[in-house]
This record gives sequence, structure tokens and C-alpha cells, in this order.
Amino acid sequence: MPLQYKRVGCQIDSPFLFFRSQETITMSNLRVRFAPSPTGYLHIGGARTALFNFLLARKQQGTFVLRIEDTDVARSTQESVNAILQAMDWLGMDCDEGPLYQSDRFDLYRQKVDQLLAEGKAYRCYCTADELEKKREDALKEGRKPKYDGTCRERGEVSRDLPCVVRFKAPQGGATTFHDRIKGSISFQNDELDDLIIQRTDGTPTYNFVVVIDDAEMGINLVLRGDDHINNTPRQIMLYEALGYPVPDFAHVPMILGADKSRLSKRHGATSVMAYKDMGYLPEALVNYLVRLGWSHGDQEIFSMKELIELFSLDNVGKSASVFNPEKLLWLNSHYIKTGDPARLSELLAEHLQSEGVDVSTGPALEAIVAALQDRSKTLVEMAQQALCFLCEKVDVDEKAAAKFLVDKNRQPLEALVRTLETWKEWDEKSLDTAFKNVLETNDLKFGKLAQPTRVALMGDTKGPGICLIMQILGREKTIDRLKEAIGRISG
RNA sequence: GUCCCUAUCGUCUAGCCCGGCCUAGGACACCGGCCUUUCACGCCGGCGACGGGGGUUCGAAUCCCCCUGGGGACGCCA
Repeated sequence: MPLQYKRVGCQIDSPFLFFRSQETITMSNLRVRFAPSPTGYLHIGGARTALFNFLLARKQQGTFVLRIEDTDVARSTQESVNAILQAMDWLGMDCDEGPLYQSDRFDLYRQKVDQLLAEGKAYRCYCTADELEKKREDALKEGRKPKYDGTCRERGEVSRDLPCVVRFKAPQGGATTFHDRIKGSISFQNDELDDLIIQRTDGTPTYNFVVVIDDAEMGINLVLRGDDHINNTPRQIMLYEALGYPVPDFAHVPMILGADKSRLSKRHGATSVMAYKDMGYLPEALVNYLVRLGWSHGDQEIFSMKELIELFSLDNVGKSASVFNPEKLLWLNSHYIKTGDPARLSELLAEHLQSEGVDVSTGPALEAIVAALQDRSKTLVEMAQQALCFLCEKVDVDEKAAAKFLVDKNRQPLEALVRTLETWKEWDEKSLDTAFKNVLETNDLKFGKLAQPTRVALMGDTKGPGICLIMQILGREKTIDRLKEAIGRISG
């Protein structure tokens, strides 16, 4: 399809120039895709693959396609599709095309099977699943590579009224080689490959077949996916060629492993992207963590999405698998909480508090609480936990803390503090600090001596933000109430 | 078992392509110190790696070969 463009003041008809102009006009023709199968939630590994695709597309102003690989009708669910969409949205990855469903395209696949059959590039196979299973087991037992023995390939095309699958007649002899954009040159002996099934007995097409058709038909020119697909690549290249499609570029990103170096799975902890949201992680922390797993830009550790779009490149993607390290993710999360905008954080915190059944409509402003807690919370869940004592009606006093600080010798100082606060005019951190010091002076006390009992009285615990900041956030009424209650506890 | 991929601190990685600037840099974790009303934050310091063996070279983390370790694939799953 010729591209329309205006040639202004240029008489040259050179095909070379035409080509150049076309390139300039289209800006970028990079087309990448993320193609999850909807048989569960979006997991960490999938998210990173999606992220790399997304980043590359955005950087080169290309197109990011989302395709749902649901040819396995039995295991695919709409809930999974929704969960994946939701997770991608949370991470800030929006696609330019899709979601496209393979289940909508069975006619096309059927047509391509027929085409290969008609061209003699595929054949019907009547071997039963049981027979194949037995042959596979025998081969494995005898230490041979289990591959289809070609029984029906040799038989020739005799039409029978029996259930059958369709197999691709793979070229024999020679080798299939491709240049991987991450791993470099990869080569397979064709004899290692067998005739893969492209259509099941029930008439549905299989993964390796549809992936090729879809990537080709959608104009995907860079296939960027996990390196567990390297072994599928030579077969897919053969299919591209048999179907008469141009072969795209490939880039295989290394796997993510658990602490024991085995493939990341549930037993290593949470693998679902949305589980991290629930655990109080910020999307920018997960994105930042995931991108640094396998990719680097010198010594830089912190990247905003905007920076990533500028800086990300396949050139700096490592070749070897990497271990998922929850501690570093936690560190990144605490970093983004520390440096985050309190207004935004308040909204996110409110969600967590509400899901805990806490009423955030009354009580001190969430933003002030967030500001006080940012430096000391690694997750929003932690922050919600610490925010509780500001929001609840009654302080839940820790017994050990009470036993140590809410004791008789601290009663007089606390009473003195109450007396001072009851008549104190200003109620901000700085002014309260003056009030507090006045009490210390008149009672000849050290800061810590009064601060800790006060903290326990107000927060129920020995740790937390600065004592005067706590009083400011709590407000006069709650502060005095809680102090009096603590005094009552000592007396009582 | 066969094939494919891979190999720098415990972990993520820089350096490797284009050998000398590497007594191998940064980050997480860990340990110690400082700051401090507490807990954190922060700051300073410490611990800690080129898997092994052969080559090539005046010189190798960097180039070549072998071994070993690790991962993946070998489905009428994707």
C-alpha cells in the first residue's frame, strides 16, 4: 500500500529518496506485543516482559499491541483477562491496540491450516494421544529425545474417517539460525525438531501456529518475550517461511528466578502483580524494581516511567536469569513512599484504611498523618497500621510500654503537661515544643523523661514521630483526653 | 537423557563488544559508628565477587577452548 505524502518543491524521483521520505513520515514502525494467556493473574515475570515491550514501543513511538492467547478455551477465563488488564493499568502500561482475542480468529487459523494442507506443507496424523504418550515415555526412559517419529508423515495422505490432528511437515536436514537481539546468534539443527501439531483433534489450533499467524498478520516486527520461548523460535521461523510471512526480529529476555534459583513460583512468595498492590506497594516501585531486573543504566537505581521511556534499550539487557529479591523491592517502595506526594499517598492510604474498616472521614487530616509517617513506613499497609492510633477513638496501649512509662513517678510531670496544654494558645508543632520545654524546666526534667511517657499516653507505643508533631496532628482535645486517661490509668 | 541458553560480591548489577585507566565501581541486605526524646529516616565506615583448568598476549574480569555449576525446552498448555 503506497503511502500518501506531499513532495513539496522536490523534483527528484529517486526511489531511494522516496524510501527515505516514507520512513520519516511514519516516524517509527516498531510494532511489539504482549500476549498473555488468560489462565490466571498477571505475574511478575509477565509484567516485566510487558514492561520491556511497552517501554520500547513508547521510546520509539511504535505500537504496543495486547493480544489475549485464549486458544485453550477450557482454561481461559474472562476473569483472568480482567485481572491482567487491571494489573497493566495499575502499572501504567496502556496498549495502543487490543485487547485482541485469538478465540475471535479461529476462521483465519482454519484457513491457514487448509492452506498448508493444500500445499503439502502439513499432513493429517491419526496417531492417538495414548500412543504418543507411550512413545514419549519410552524415549525418555531410553535417554532419547522424545519427538514424533513421523509415522503418519511417511504414510502419505490417505483420507480416513477417523479423528486426527494436523501436523506441520517440518523441513529436514540443515539448521535454523536466527539473530536474537539480546542473546546473539542462536542455531538449532533441524533434525532436533519434529513435526508439531498445528490443529488438535477438536479442530482448535495450537499455540506455536497461531502465534506465528497473529504476529505476522498484526505486523509485529519485534517479538520480545521470555527466553523459555527460545526453543519454540526455530519452529516458528519454519512456519513463517511455510506461510510466506516475513520473519520478525526476536529478543528473548532471561527468566526471573526465586531465591533458590528455581523458576519463580508461589512458594517463593507473592507472584501476582496485584498482590503487591494489596500489600501496600506503589506501582512505580514495582515498575522500577522490575526494570532493573535484567536491565541497567550505569549505576542509576531510581527511574521514573518518563526516564525509562527515554533510557530503556535492549542493548543494556543482560543475558542471564536473575533472582527476585523482595528486600530490594521493599527498599524501592520505601523510597517512593518517602519521596511521594502526601496528597496522592493519602488517597492510596485511605483505600487501605477503608478496607480495614477504618472511618477516615472524621479525625485528623490524612495528609498530615502521611507526612508524619512517610519516613517510617516501607509499605502503605505499614503506614495504615501506624496511622491507626491517630484515627481511632481509644488508644490501644501496649502493656509493656505502659508498665515501663505509665508509672507513678511520671504522674506529676504528665499532670503538669496537661495543665500547661490546657491554657496554651498556639497549637502547632513549634509552639508546642516551647510548651513542652516549659514543663521540663519547671519540673527539672530531661526531654526524654517526659517525652516517652507522653508518647505512650498518646500513641500507646514507645516509637513514632516527634512528640510535638503527634500533639499537633492529634489536636488539643484528643491530646488532653488521652493524657488524662493515661494519668487515670496510673492512679487507677 | 537430548537440545538450547547462561556464568562478576548472599542478591540486582557496572566494567567485557574496542585487553592495560580494575589494588573490580554502585545498589539491596548485613555489621559498626554518628545524629537523636523513642522508632525510623539520614549521614559515615566495614564485610563481600571476576566458578575451575588450559591457552593467546609484554599484559585477561575482558579474546579462544575444555570442564563444572545454574536455568529452560522437549504437551492434542501457552
